[in-house]
Amino acid sequence: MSGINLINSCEGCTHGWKNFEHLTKNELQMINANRYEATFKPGEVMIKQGSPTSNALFLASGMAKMYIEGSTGKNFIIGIALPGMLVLGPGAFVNSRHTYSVSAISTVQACFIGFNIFKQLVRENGEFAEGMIEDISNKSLQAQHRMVNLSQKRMSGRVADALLYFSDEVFRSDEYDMVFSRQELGDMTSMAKECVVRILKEFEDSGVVYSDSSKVRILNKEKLVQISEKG
Amino acid sequence: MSGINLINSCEGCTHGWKNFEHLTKNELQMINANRYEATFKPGEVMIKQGSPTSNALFLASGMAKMYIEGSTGKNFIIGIALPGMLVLGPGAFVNSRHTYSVSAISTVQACFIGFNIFKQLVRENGEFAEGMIEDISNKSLQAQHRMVNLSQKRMSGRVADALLYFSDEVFRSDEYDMVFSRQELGDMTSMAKECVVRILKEFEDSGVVYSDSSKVRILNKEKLVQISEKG
DNA sequence: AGGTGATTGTGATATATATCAATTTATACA
DNA sequence: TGTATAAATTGATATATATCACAATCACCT
Repeated sequence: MSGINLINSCEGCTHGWKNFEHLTKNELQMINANRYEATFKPGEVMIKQGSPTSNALFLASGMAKMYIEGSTGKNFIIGIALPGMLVLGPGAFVNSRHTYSVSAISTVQACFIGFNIFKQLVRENGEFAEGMIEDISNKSLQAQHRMVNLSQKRMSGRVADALLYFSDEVFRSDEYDMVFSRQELGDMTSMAKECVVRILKEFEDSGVVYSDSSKVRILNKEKLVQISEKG
Repeated sequence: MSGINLINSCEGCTHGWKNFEHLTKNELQMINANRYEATFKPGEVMIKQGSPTSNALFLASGMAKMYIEGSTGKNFIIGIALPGMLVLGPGAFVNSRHTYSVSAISTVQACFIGFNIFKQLVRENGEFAEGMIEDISNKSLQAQHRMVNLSQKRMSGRVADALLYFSDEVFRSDEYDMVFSRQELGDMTSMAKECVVRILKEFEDSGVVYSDSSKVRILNKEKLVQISEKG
């Protein structure tokens, strides 16, 4: 973490959050004035669950893992944070605490922006408020889907969901680097790492997905979607 | 469902949503003008998953069940809607669709309020917008907790969670009517109805909770919380 | 290049949970 | 009040998933 700002200004930032488009030049400058940058190495914790939500987080580059540390000591991986995303848990507006931890997967260049600014802008700028609501609603919707999927699908369906998540939401490609270990895939799909290995082997045997510990290639997406849907 | 309004006005309504306190007299009158009432009998569907979110729902009296109809045909019960709650899924601000169904448990007197008003008020009234965000965040937070609990706890922990939910959030008492069937308790905890029966019997044998099909009495709350926490 | 530790992979086994079939109990209703 | 229907319960069994123990492979370090 160095204190030097590498990014000149939020104005014209190509990794910006969509909702910043609703801000005036002045408001954007206010954001910019309350922004500080940091660089993280792979594995470093960027946000710790339970800590005060003094800042919202944006990635300028790289990828990060969002995860809940459960009461039993087991982690639950929510997903991957990418540039363009507002990284801010629902706790911010409820109890001012981060509801999950975030740690860098690759080298991450990040911007932290004081959370008070967000509160202020919500009150002052109606379009921004609406965008904020859309963002939170979207995340809530995802959580709801996830909840149902995890509790009603069997292992193969859940692994299929995870692989499709990377393909559709993260890498936008049928072939991608597997940034998670088998253990982490298990933390994402709520299963033991050994079971992840076995299901991936099944997928490979049936020609649906090729995968090794560092790469995934979806060979038959239609069938993978089928597996996801039928549970 | 009769077309006659039994409630005179939102002003001074004692079942009102907390966030309505942030509205001016005029705004409240606007809400009131876009409100219509309906009465539902037990079992009747009040909101159907997938239908357009043309209205938000409030209960003036009674209780309703919120549930997601999963792709496999199984239901997933989210919880119970009560007077004072805004009943509106996260889909409203995302794809304008209800993300879950709602059906009456007891006789329900309900108010429907046009959703467009909410959108308008979010833009025009900053405090209302903030209250809206708090509400959605709260629900998102609950969904997140639920997700982790369902995927990391074993059956007894999940049943304990459900019993504590009724006790702490719904009835605010250690003794309450069980409004759900064993099947519905299963839909809430993601387990088979037979297993619900067995776990409840275990609780009874160990003196933690007495229950029959219509009543629940928590005898040892401390121990029940322990069961919930240890999974 | 070799050693060290972590990750992955595999088979055997244990456990948790679901399903099935049958019986009893409660509930509705004509 | 009896009868039809649904719900709760129970035991036996099947299935899904987790755990354990171990071998193989990979990654990293000096």
